Amino acid sequence: MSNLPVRVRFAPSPTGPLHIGGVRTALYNYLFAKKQKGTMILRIEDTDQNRFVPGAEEYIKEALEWIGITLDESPWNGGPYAPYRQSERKSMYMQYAMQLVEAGFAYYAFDTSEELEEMRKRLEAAKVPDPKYNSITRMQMKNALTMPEDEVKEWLNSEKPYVIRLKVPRKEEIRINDLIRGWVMVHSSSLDDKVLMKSDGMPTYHLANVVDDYLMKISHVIRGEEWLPSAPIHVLLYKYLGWENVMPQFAHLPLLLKPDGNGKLSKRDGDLGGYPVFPIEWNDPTTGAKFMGFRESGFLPEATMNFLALLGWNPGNNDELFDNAQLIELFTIERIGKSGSKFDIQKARWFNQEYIKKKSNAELAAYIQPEFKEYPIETLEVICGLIKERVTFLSEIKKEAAYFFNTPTTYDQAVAENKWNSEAAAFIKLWADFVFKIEDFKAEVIKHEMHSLLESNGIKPGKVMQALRLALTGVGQGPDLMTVMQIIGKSETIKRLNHALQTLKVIG
RNA sequence: GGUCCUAUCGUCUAGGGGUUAGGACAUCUCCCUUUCACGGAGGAAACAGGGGUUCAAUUCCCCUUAGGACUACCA
Repeated sequence: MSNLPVRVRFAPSPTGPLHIGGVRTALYNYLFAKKQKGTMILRIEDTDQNRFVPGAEEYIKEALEWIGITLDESPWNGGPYAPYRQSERKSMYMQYAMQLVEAGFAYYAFDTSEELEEMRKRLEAAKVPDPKYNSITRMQMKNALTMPEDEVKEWLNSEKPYVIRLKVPRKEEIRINDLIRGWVMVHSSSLDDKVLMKSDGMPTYHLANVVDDYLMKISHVIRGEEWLPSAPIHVLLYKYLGWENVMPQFAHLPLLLKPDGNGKLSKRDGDLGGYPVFPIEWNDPTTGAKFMGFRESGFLPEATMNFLALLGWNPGNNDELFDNAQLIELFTIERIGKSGSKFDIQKARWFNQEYIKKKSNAELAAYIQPEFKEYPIETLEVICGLIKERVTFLSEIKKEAAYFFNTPTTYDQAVAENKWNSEAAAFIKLWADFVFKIEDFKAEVIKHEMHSLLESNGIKPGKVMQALRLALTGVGQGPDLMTVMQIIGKSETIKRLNHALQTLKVIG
């Protein structure tokens, strides 16, 4: 069993945008597959026709591509076990359900939803602690176990709807060996007779999942912790279908939790906190609602991957910065934590900052080039080198770069009020005339000249530098001013100084 | 309510029968500096509670508490 080739799958359901927690599940599957030289499969679990959301499947594809999770087999690349959409595999499930019925492990049930509801109410009224369709209550319901054989046959031959339910044993200890949690024991009496085949002819998750994992020769099922309670059902199915010896190993991942307060991370949290909880932007086709994505918020895919990988897993030392190849090299299921992780966007921001700093000036220049086409790439590179240490997001680079090319049209109100006084204005006027005379317009020269001018006028640098910055860039902070002047050039410097002198009112 | 899972600084976590309980993010102080950052130095900050087991428990066991998941003809 353990010598089987490693084949893992990520099996999302296209009912909306892929949550960032889902991306992490995909990532762990991917890292494990790559580490074990195995196969990473993506299967679309679209057995619920009512929950189909247009664009959701495309979204999954795009999100995984963006973050850098590559798929060996998928609906889009195909593979030896195609098709990879459960809706396209519809015809494959009934035979296995029939196999279970014939072996006495499943049975037909004919109850209407009203009758089911009635049963629930009755059990609740009787104060049954755990009302469900199970080994006891099934005998009071309308199914093949309680109805005469010919009546059952008649029903099946008619057009009337029916389902197939799993016949959960009454008293049996079911054990699951989870790779993360160890042995988990559940008694069959706490399980209910899950529907396997729905009345629309589609299988439920439980059947489809087990059948497909078997057919696709999945060796390890790595999925969210929300599946742990139904894992005993799946174990039962493997056993009843006679596949116990090829049952995959399970690893149930801890959940991603809200950053503040309690509960698991949800769609809402992003809106409330002003940060993304989705990999890429999602525009809901039905409600028109828009959800921001990591990508659109300026996160780099490699930073997002690194952040996600460390949320619930670590290599066992104090290192935190890993690229894709290193993550693959280091990844093991044993080092995945057992407890849920609160989602901390601050940490994500830090990762992003680190990755931006790691980028070469050339890469960054290429990124902003479309917006500054008319400028030489060398200049853009210098500018990127100057500002990359001070930003968290790519978008900020564009913003910061802008003032190198555009004379400010507005000036930061607060800075103007605090720093633009008569002394500063007087010096800037003086400096504007002085700049004319500087032959070699280089940062070091400019600095030297400015300091001698300041000194000869008995002015402390701190008194005027902020005002000068405001005049040149329109804002109160930024990289070294002397370098800024060098880059924008002598005539532009003078132009900006004069523009500021004309525009800004002297206060005090 | 029932079943199951979980529990180390505010957060992500390392560790593990005997440690000054380590790191990172965030936070605070100082240094650098023309500003904001970056960088450097330092500070504050944790083993949920109660029982066992043991010479010794934060670590192992049990209980409590807290949090989480599940409890559909959804996945």
